[in-house]
Amino acid sequence: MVGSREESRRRTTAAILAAARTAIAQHGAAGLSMRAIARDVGLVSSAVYRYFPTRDALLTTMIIESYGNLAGALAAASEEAADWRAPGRALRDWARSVPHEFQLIYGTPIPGYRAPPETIPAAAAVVAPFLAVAGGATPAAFSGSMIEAQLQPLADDLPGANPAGVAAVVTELAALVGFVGLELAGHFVGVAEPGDALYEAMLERQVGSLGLA
Amino acid sequence: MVGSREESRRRTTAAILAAARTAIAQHGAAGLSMRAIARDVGLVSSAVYRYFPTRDALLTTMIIESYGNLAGALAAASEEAADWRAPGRALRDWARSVPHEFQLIYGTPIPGYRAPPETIPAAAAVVAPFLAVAGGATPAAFSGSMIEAQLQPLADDLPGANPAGVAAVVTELAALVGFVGLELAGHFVGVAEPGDALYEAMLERQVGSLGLA
DNA sequence: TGTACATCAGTGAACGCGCGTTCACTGATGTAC
DNA sequence: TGTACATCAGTGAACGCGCGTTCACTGATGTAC
Repeated sequence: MVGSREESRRRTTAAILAAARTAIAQHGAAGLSMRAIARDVGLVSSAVYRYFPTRDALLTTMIIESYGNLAGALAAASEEAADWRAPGRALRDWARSVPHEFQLIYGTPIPGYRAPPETIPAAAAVVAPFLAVAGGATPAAFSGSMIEAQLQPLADDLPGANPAGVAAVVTELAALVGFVGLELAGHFVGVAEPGDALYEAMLERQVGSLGLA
Repeated sequence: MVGSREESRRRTTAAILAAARTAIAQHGAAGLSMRAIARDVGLVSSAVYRYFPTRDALLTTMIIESYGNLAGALAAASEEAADWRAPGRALRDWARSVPHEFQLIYGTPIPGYRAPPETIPAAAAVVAPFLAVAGGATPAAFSGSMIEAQLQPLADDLPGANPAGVAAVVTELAALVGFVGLELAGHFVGVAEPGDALYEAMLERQVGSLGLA
């Protein structure tokens, strides 16, 4: 049967990735174990190496996939409403639905792991929906010459964007990531839980700061 | 010699904590190993248990110490200038000087570790300097009834504070933590590195949003 | 001051467990003639 | 269509290493009389 080998490879690869996601949810990315994955999938530990040559290669695939999943969720939300709030809400929703994937890409770096260059475009795809809606903003606080010098080359590559807008988008996205990260880690327990209202207020503040109101 | 036993206990405890800090800098908090610490300090592995009954107890002590170190740095900065920017800058400076301590308290939660209640006041001490300077703000975006209901009890305990101000401070602090966390993780490489100008612009934006200009 | 006793820091062996990666191999699937 | 050969998924054993925690113990330090 032509293609059965190919098909089975696809299935096993998917099973390994699924097992790996379950594993990091329980033991963190640093505790990801090739042997535990093999056990889960029903393979002998060495067989996993037919699919991923090292543990780090498996991590890289997972990271790129997670960036892609998030970017997809954001793009879908942006399509429904050309608004800063739409991808903003989608970011938090996605993070809460797969918290370990969020931590994998935005959490503490994994000791001993160096992200290869392939992860860069995947990471950039997350920023794109936010830049599309606010890259052209000109908020006063970000209009310094230092920032212009740093971000002009990046803004030149984005139609309709300018350095101050890119700078503002980057910091506001960092703000959202910070909020969600602290919320997932339980820092808001006893302070503002659930964080829904606070997050909405933050989005409102951002819309104002970016001059999108 | 009276007190020599006490003194040696203090020294060994400090040596263990110092070795533990070095260890998490290299292998992350999840990889903290009692045996590695023992080796570093020059003890047999079981001896460490005379000082910390479990690995989790050691982690708790480290976490509380790190909150304390950060809170101290922020309070010192706030004393020199009663300004939002002073503790803001001190937060980033501290994080960059001891990145693993920052990740220990604000990074991805350590799998299998549950922070005990003793860590709560230590964590709160970090927020205090920011609340002191901006807890009385009344930014429009945070003046919803939902937020008021959630944060009124907390604001009541803080002289001069109001719910909208507390809400704004919490989200703006989350924004700073988010920025610094992403910067430490290398997410700004090739985008805005060094992040000095961007961080200053963000502080400027915050001062404006909080109505402290 | 001197002696008997209690405290406790540190030892070393052991328990039962985990890991990433390599290697020579078997046997099924796929391909070329 | 049938046969010879190549590919490659999966095996099982091995390498050399790590871990947290418990326990009975030795011997030095500190205390009470």
